[in-house]
Amino acid sequence: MGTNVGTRTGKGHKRMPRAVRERQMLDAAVAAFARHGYQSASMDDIAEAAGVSKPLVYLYLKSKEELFMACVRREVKALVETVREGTRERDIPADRQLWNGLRAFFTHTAAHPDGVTVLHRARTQGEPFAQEVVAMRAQITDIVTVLLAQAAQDAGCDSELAEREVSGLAHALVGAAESLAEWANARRDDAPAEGPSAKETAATLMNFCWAGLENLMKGERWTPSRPTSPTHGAASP
Amino acid sequence: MGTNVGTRTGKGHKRMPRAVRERQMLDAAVAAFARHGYQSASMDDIAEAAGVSKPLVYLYLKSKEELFMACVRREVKALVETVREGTRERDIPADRQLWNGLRAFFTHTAAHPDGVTVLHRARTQGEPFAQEVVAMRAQITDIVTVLLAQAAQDAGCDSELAEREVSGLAHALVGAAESLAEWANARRDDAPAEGPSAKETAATLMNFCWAGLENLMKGERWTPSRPTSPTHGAASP
Amino acid sequence: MGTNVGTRTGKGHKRMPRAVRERQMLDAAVAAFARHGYQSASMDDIAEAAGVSKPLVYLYLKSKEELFMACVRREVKALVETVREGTRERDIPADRQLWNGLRAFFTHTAAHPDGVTVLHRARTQGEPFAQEVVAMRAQITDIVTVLLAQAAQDAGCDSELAEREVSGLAHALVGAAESLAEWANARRDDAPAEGPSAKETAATLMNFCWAGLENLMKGERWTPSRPTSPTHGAASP
Amino acid sequence: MGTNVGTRTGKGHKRMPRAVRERQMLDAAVAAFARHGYQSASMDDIAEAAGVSKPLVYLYLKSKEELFMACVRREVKALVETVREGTRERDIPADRQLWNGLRAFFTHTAAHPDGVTVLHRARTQGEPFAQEVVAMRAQITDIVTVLLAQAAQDAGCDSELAEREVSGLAHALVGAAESLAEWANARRDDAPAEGPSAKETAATLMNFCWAGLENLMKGERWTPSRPTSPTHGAASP
DNA sequence: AATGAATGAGGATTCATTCAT
DNA sequence: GATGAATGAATCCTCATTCAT
Repeated sequence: MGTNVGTRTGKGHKRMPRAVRERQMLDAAVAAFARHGYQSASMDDIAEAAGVSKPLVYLYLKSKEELFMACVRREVKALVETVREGTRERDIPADRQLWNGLRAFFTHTAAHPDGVTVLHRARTQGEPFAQEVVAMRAQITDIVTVLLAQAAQDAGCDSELAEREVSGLAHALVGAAESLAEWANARRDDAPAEGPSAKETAATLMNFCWAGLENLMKGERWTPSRPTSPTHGAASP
Repeated sequence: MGTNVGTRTGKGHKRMPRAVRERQMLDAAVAAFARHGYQSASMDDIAEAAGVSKPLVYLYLKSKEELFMACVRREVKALVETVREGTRERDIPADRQLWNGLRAFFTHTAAHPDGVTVLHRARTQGEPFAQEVVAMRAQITDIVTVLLAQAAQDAGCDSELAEREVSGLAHALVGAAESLAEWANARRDDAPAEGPSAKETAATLMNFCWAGLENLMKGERWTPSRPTSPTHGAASP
Repeated sequence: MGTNVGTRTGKGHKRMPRAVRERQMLDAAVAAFARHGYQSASMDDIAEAAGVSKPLVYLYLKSKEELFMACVRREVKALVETVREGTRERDIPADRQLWNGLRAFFTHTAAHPDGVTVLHRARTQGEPFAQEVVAMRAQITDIVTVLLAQAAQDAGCDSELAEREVSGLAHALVGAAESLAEWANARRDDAPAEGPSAKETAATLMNFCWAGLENLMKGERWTPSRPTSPTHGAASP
Repeated sequence: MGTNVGTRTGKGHKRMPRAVRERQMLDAAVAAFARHGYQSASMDDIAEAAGVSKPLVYLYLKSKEELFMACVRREVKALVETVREGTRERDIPADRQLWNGLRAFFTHTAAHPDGVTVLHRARTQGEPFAQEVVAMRAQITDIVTVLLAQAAQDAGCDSELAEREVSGLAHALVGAAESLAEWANARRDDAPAEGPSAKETAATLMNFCWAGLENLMKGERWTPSRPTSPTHGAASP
């Protein structure tokens, strides 16, 4: 925990174009922030991990705050683009689109666990950062909302599905997805071989929610007052 | 802002039984950790908020780490007990039991936002703390698992529902619940009057998942290979 | 210039009442700021010179800025009080009063060269500090202004001496006094034994200015257009 | 703000003769040192203000210390030359010569406020720099001393005026002049239109001191032991 | 039972200065 | 002649932690 002298992996000022160095710094920073959190990650450690001296980090990224922000923005952008890419196909059934999107999402989160963790941490790090994640969530929620609307239309019964309700559901789904991604990653950390694949995780979530969503589309709701539960699906003639 | 400090009896050298002082400290600490995070909350601030001097905090709680751990344990215990209490009634349909449990859960999270935040933060604070939250999750997941098993039994079709799968679903549900709780609390912070009640939040979650769970109980799964989606539930007679 | 470990004059946390420690710190700070200037004096050095650890300095004095401000204020107060004390006697001729004030001033500046230097430095250290010195100057200038007015009255010819002009002269006198004080102190630093005494310095200044002031009181001015100079005093009957 | 940077020819790799570049750097440096002080002015800022890159500054001026020294020397030279020029006329009365010198002095200080400020700052910046200003003062003091001697001779009464005393008076006068220059410049900064002209400032100083100096030439001194004051000049026949 | 006094260790940030091109 | 890339060394400041009372 004390000295940070000897490690020196091959440093000693290798000249490199600014863009490259900047990427290295962001990589190191994302890793550090993911592992230790915003407060605990030290600029010393980040600089050393990036293979540069601290002043260079400050020269390029201004301050710890801006460095963190740069990380957050990079990861936000990457994740959103991935999901957008995954749901580009528009003329297939909504559930297939959702399925594609979820697979893209879980593939990305599996491939970039540190990035995901950084986004997660950003949410509890005060206005400027949380704001960024809120904006990201809004973007993804929008994508999902469109999908749900399309599903409702496909189902023919766009009757009374209030826009606000759709948005709420979209939130729930996104939240669940984030939650699952974390869970899946944690699993993988504990037992790398055994962790669920992106496909499996996506399937779990689809199974978990699609039937419920469909029912809601049809105007069927679960309420505490219904007599018993396990038969309602068939009981409606 | 939901302060839970106010006990402040007048400070000075007011002699007080250890238990009381300790509670004051934990209250102050939970509030501080919730608001600023583990790293940023300072022992100075906590001591001052608790109305005692720093050395006393150290005398009773040993170190910042142990103080945080004490907070986490207290909040874990409270939350688990609440949920257990909520699902004590055993001879009613499983969905009603789940409904009761969720209501208890969301009521508690609404009443103790700082406690919830602390638990949330603990998850990213390194092994000893994260471990505690994992254990809590396991306890709650167990409760849910039992419920799901009972539901399957009630439905008569306990066919092929692998224990591992049930556990996965329970995890998904718990994750979704946590996610929703956060969302609901955030809402309440932004627009106190308008935030959803615990009942509404619980209903949202039931709507979101119950139909899906039921289908799974019956062995029906969503798969990417099915022809189209919106009609499968009712269309297959 | 580098390590600041070994010196340790007898430190090792001796318990002392806050007031005492605070005074020690201010003493050390005044010395350091005088010797190296605001920017260059390091908190490390000041703390070590005061025989305490840096955190204690911060605990008591908040920041480098506030520490400097505390020094400035202390020295301002001391100097102003000294001058006020020196000119307390009111029913003696104005020149005697001025003489007394100047002696008090030069005695003080000779006894507290560091304090004087700090005040001098404060003037170039940005608004908050310069302001403080400006205020001090105003206080002293006021004292002098009153004296000059009294002198004019004593002389019977209070004719056309505009208030603004008196104030200008007072400024010039105060400026000259400051300048002389510095010069005297510098002398003393170079050749301690030989430096002028406070009395001598005060006499020099009186000689330098009193005749001129007197003439001004009488409405006689030096102007570039007068034919020759050395005889004007007697030549105008 | 009195910028004197504007030369900026377009930056880039504009090849320029060394002398020109050096002048630009010195201009920028003088402005920076005047505004922020030796410690706080950063080489980055100076280089940028000069429109060159930092390494070039180092190539030409070696180090911050030498850069500052170069500034000081340049400003010293300019000021001394100005005063020397102002007092070149030798066969006019001494007071006229002094008057001319003061006018030159105050004109210069009004025209080059940054230079003056740099000299002022140099006095508190440690031996090598302070030394330079002391030397300058000595040169100017010498000029004044010669003038005073001439005045004494003119007055016919070169009786007992010790050389040391003349030197002391010269110092006082130079100090007063510096002080007034600063005061005048500060005035001009606060209310540009209203600040005193160089002529006015010079007149103020002449009024302030000439009568006193004349008396001293004549061997008349102010002493604390004289009975009363306001009438001594004329009353003692 | 409770605290005022004190500190070691480290963290963010900046600066003067130098290579390699 | 001129610079983009890079760094060692300090500086201000904070914090968890402990004595002596």
